[in-house]
Amino acid sequence: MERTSRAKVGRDALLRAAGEIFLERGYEATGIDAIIARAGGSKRNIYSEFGNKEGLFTAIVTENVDEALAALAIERRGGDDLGALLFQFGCRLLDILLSPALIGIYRIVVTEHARFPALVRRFYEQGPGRASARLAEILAEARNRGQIAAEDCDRAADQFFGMVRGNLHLQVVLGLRPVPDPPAIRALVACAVDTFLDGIRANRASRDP
Amino acid sequence: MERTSRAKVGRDALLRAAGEIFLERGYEATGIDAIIARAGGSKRNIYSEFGNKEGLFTAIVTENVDEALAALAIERRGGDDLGALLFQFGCRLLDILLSPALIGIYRIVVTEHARFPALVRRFYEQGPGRASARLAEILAEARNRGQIAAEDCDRAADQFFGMVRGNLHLQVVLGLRPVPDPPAIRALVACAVDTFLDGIRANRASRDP
DNA sequence: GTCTATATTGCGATAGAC
DNA sequence: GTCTATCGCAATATAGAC
Repeated sequence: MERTSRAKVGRDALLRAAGEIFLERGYEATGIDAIIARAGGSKRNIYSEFGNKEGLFTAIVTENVDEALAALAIERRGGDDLGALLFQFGCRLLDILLSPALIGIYRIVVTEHARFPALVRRFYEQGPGRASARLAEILAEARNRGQIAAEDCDRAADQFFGMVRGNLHLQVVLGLRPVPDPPAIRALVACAVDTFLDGIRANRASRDP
Repeated sequence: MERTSRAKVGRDALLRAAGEIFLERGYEATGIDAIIARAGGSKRNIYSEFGNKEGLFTAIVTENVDEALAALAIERRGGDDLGALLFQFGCRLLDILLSPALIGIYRIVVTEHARFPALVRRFYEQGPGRASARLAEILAEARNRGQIAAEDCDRAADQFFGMVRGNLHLQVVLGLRPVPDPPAIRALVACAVDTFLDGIRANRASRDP
């Protein structure tokens, strides 16, 4: 127990340090020595733990993505208020998407997409793919309750996902602006929920012939 | 005139060839010699035209972005049908966002964001930024006509932009799927327009107390 | 510290425009 | 025929690898 716990701490520290270096320098420019220099430990350890440089890199991406996905779980208290549910989901989603770790992962996955196609696929499917699928489930339940009229919940989930992300995510990825503070995030998500549920058309009463 | 025309042809060929190589290998890994080998011409020419490697790279990004923005101009025939206007705008936008050239530009801008902060800012402001601003103008006009009830047209534009992009753009950027054919694009945009204008809530008549 | 790779520059030669 | 843009090669400089 003592050993595994100590090993786990070492593993996490290594992953964190290696993650930082990969994200700031890119895959190729990162040397194992630089990782050792920041994280401590020995080269021998990296290779017995992760096999090789690619294994280490893969572990960084997959563990960050899995962790992010786990953080997206929402409590379904009551569960009937779709607006509140979407608001909660949207806030979580944006927090995760804009977190330094995921912004870094995003950049490097875009950069290295050709070098690691399998890893990139896993990133997408376990990350945005599953997040969108969860949202689609929430929407499907709402449809079953008669709250929404969406033919295609997957597409609707994609739309909500996109609305929440907007251009903000890109701006942060490009380093053009800092992440907004939580109240601004909440306002943005609340606005997205409104548009998603009711649209922006005026004269609502006259909409139905 | 003949002279400038010949020069322009050469310049365009150079930009195209250099663009391909930069996009497939990245900035640092691309050598001037490799560009010459593909595009023909002489090294000296590149330097007299573009100053240096960075100038060439900058020209590639800015000219592609400017061209893309120009292609986004829409005809305002009639101009009163907001749904049709949004549909047209969304289709153009998606065509551009998913074009090989812009997907490549997107990847490299994300990759090199730290090396060329000024260029990246220009990319964003002249590209997604201006596109979103144009959309906001369209929405503001619609609001002036009483067609929509949006407090913040910039934010609404951002939402529509995001809905259209969805996760599709990311999937293409990551090389996980091919670009859908035009009918699929149109269906997707049409669906986005519907949600954007009217929302997905059921029982529309009972919405207003 | 050397050594290689490559961005950058210099200069005479050339080919097409007027 | 002159003029100018382009070309091809070779020299320089410099940053990073070993």
